Amino acid sequence: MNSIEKKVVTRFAPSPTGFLHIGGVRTAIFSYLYAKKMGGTFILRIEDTDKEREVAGSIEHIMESLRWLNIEWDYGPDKPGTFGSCIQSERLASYKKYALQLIDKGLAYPDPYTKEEVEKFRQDAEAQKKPFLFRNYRPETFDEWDGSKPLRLKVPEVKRYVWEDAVRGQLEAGEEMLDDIVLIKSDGYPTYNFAHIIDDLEMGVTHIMRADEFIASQPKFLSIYDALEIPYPVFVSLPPILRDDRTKKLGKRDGAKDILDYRTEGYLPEAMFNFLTLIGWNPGTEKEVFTKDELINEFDLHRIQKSGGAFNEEKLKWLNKEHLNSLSASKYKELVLKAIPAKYTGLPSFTEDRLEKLMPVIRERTHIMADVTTAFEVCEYDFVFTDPDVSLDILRFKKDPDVHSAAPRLQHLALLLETADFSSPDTIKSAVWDYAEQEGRGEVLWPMRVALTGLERSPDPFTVAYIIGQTDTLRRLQAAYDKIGHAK
RNA sequence: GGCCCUAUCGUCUAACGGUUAGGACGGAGCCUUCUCAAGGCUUAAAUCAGGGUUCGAUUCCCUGUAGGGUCACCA
Repeated sequence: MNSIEKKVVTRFAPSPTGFLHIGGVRTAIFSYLYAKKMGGTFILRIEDTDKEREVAGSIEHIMESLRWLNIEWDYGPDKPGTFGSCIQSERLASYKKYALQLIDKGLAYPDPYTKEEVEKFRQDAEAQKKPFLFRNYRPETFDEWDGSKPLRLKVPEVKRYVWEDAVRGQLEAGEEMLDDIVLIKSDGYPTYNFAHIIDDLEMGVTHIMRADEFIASQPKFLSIYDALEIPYPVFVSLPPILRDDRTKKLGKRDGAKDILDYRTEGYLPEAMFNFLTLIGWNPGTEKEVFTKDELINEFDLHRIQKSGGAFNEEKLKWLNKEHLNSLSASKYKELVLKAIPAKYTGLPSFTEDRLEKLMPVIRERTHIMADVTTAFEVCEYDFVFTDPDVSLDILRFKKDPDVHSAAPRLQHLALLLETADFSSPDTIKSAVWDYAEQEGRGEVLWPMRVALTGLERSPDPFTVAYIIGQTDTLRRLQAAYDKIGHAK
């Protein structure tokens, strides 16, 4: 075919055997990005031909994961196309149709042996230190296929295959990889090897992006294309995502998490999308923070890496903060509100005004949204809504350990702040600054901040005073002053 | 083991065969500072090894080494 503009069609084809992890999602992202970049179509196909391994609820879980990441599919389990369903178990008729074609051509035949017999062949071959090839046991004449036996391909030609991979360039593999592989299992379901080729054909898939672990099987796939006499799509082998220590591919067994766990932990889908795109691909520029639309625009098959990359959570955290920072004020506030523990929301001090003033403080101290919850839980922000119980020990400024010397300073601060302008942290600062300079900044500001927050470590006193307002500020200064007065 | 693939700072990565091998995360240091953050600046840190080809290899070729993948009625 020599159509000038063949519309790009890509697909992401997970099997419903559980959740989606980092690696799977990255494959989905690349497929999606390329389709969108080329103005093409992206298909979500469910490869549920192994009924043993299937896990109930997986399909919904996979769709939810992709939706979270804002990866939308043009066709999917919930949106069939003119080609029919996107769920393989609902496409059995198609596989049968092409299987019959191959039988007619004499290129497929039922396996006459029992499982045990085949297993014995395999062991014999192994004992002789030779690779097991079913085609060495191929029967002379083929029986009729009644569906009770596995249907095998008769390899059309045993030869060395050479093919193009958009990432690896020219690849080749020898005849030892070619065999009479099973096309349709004895349970009536097709194998991956066969089903994906039929589906890609019927769905018009132009580019197959998948993990590079499939490279080894490529000659088998190509022999099926040849037997069917159909053209090859473009093969795009994606490098693996490795474990942190780079020792092996990240997999479920090595603690690869459900992608939705990252949602629970408070990561932004935009950050995750951005981050995953940058493992195994880069734009060739020094820009690293991207929106989805920018990535669609920049994405390019030729800059996909050959070698595997490790998943580095530290960098994800950083990227998440970058994305957090670019959020609009209203969107940010919405997220923070979800993260604040419920025990605060009923408090009379939980006012719109306080919340609004608190936002920039949280924004500058937060990398992932879970940090907000954590901060409240360890009382880092408790002072915002609750008067602190100030401990005299903390109130004591290191360089002037006599807590009694803080009392007159608190008193003077209260005096200054009584008439101060509370319209911004800066105006509060200017009200007390001269005094602080004169007495010693630490000597004045430390007790002030501690009186307001009860914390050794917190945002600066001016910001705190601004958030809680004049009334509470004065009351807290007074409370601390009183406490010192009672101290021995 | 056979076959296949890969190899630049700790990590993600850049570099038409000619660069002081660049950027980012993380690290260290400094600045800012009442504290903790945030921010700014500075800095350490890499071409797996050995042979070729070439005036010149991170880049091309070979060998070795290391790592990974795959050899199912799993995908």
